[in-house]
Amino acid sequence: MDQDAFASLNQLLEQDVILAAKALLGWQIGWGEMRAQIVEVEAYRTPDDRACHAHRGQTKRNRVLFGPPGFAYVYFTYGHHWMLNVSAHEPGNAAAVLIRAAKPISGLDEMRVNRNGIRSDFELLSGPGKICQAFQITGAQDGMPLIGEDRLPGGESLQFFPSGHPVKAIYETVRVGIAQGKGDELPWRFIDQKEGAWASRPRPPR
DNA sequence: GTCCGGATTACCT
DNA sequence: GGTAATCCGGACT
Repeated sequence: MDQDAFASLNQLLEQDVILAAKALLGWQIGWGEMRAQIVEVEAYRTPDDRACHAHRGQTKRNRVLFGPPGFAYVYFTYGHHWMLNVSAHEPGNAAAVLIRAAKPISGLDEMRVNRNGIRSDFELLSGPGKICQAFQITGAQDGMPLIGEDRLPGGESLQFFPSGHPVKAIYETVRVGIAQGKGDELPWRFIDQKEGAWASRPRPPR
């Protein structure tokens, strides 16, 4: 059953990053005791999206995006924060799905410690930088398999799990933090409507 | 070698 | 709601 879910997600990651991003909503991200349900993602792709890190071709930083789909692309930004992406492709073109927000399921105590003891559950994972801090994701995870069969056994590394609960309604809007003229008009931010309260800002109307 | 801006967050008002 | 903090990758000289 899980194998089917992995196979169909991998197929989407190889074919259509928009559909893959939507399909990732509801999946869980796990490491050790920590589990969370993905509620918000964004799609990035070449060649028509100037905000995609692969837009100008392969570099040392973005090389994972030019490899097989389903691997972690982790990069550092704003002098503080790590961002977690899943590598993807349109046929022949590099693409990525940014994991922007998640709803904590288990291991909240560990997340809280990693997040410097922050009190509110909402603040644990309601942003891409927060997710990486909570799960202790850094450049060390760049290039690690997340979904494929070659990922490490359960708990030993960051990995994704199918939810078994399909997302019913998806809220679509423009992506966050994109400069004007660089793809800011593309409606490639996707939020699980039902779990919109766990999304990063700006949040969808309830 | 230098410069610029960024797929953000936390904290202050 | 506004903005300082902070450092790296990529572009360009």
